[in-house]
Amino acid sequence: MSKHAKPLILDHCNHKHTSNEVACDLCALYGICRVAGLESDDLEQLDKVVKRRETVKRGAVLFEEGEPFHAIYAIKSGSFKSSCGSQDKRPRVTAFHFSGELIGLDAIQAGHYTYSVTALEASSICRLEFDQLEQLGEQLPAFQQELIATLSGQLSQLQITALINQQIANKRLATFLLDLSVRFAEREMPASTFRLSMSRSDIGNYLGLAVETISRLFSQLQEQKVLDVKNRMIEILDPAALRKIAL
Amino acid sequence: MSKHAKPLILDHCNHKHTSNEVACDLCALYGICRVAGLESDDLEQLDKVVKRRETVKRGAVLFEEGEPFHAIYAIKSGSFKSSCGSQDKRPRVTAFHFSGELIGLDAIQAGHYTYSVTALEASSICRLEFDQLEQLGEQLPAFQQELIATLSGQLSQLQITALINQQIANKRLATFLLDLSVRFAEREMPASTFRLSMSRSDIGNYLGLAVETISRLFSQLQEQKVLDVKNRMIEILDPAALRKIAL
DNA sequence: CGACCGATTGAATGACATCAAACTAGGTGG
DNA sequence: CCACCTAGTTTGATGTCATTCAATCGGTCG
Repeated sequence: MSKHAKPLILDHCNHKHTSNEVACDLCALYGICRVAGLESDDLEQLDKVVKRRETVKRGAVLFEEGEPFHAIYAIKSGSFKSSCGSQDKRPRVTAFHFSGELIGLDAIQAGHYTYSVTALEASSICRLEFDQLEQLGEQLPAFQQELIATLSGQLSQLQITALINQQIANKRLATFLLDLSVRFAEREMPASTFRLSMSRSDIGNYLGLAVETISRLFSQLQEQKVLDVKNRMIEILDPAALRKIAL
Repeated sequence: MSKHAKPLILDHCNHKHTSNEVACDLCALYGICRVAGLESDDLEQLDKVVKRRETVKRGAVLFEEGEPFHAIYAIKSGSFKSSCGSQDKRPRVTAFHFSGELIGLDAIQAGHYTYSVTALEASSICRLEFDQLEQLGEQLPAFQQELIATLSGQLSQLQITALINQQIANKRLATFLLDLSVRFAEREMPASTFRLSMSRSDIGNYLGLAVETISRLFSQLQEQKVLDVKNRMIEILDPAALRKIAL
């Protein structure tokens, strides 16, 4: 439980570590990997539990809405979008996921995924299969503890982000950009200069705004010298102003 | 794990059961109570774990935003609202809670509550203290299993409801009413005739709409013979039409 | 009965969507 | 290598819908 536990797995992970990948200790699966790895004597064991570092191409689908729950995923590098409601109405983007984040925990209870997950760029993932999940849960209380903590964290995070949808358009976009900035910073990536891996259309869909509105807002923020926007490259010139807009 | 487990706790709970209370087997704490109770030989033991049937008055606060996490609550009867952001901006209603539902799970990870919970009417609750939660977790894997399932369920539920905020106003209200209807039905309460325990202002705040808009929409739905609205009493006259509006 | 809070209704303003069109970047094939 | 093509993006004009401001109504409680 200590935060200063022997970084057993961390080292193991890092021997394959490439520059654009998030380190294991910044990964939401870290607690889980650590617990699983500490229990088993040799590190080879871990590879049987967590399938590590599969690569996926841009546009690849991790799982589809409705598909039975089979695994949870941790993002090692790259980014993904969740979307749902493809049938009668146009699909809606419900979330963006970046390196270090866990996907699929909400399917544990339902038994099936309630949204589809698509890679926004070439990415790599770790995968924890459902049967392994169950086994670990029965054997290790500490593992379940980790799972509970992660779920609880996701729940409170989602509650916060759910609120921005009721705000005025420029607040929504500002909040969105600040959220991205914070998440990049947590991953020890540049927080004020970054590339958007998603289209304006995806952003609009996610924020519940028209593509045109997103475009206009970017132009407006550019005009106000709050942002520097070049295609999908964003530089936050005036973070204070952006925070003021987001309130 | 079987759904047909001996209803040990159910009976125990019911001996104090009053007409407006949700039965134990419809309570989100049920799994937890069942697990905790089955483990201990006598039922007296359960009362040491879960403090049952405290009553609270309308306007009473279970906990305040920012307060350290000390317990999770199950609603036995009545209803509550969650609200947050009281400082610089006007408070926002983030959720409504009805009998059988669990409150506070998202504070496990954060260690403190991120919103305040207020009783909308005279209500009664069961309370599971944090230290008991920890103890149970360490002792009983099945308990953690229950917690994980509940958390996962809450997560996917929240994802769905977060989407309605992007819809057009009458869709939002229709979806809200249908959601209430479903939740009442799950509690074996009348699903098409019910009393709103929250004000129009709370509804508007929750849906991100002005009070006046809510009022107008109610009048409009009344006009269209979809609803019968008398103050806070609602009767759904045409469920199909309401579903069509909600899409 | 009067005061107050919640709810309703109307009119004017404003924000965002929609429609329509031009533009750009990135990729493809000649 | 360039012309072309397409998907993504930007910009303008117009309409719709929800907010805001303002006034009134109704119910509840002292």
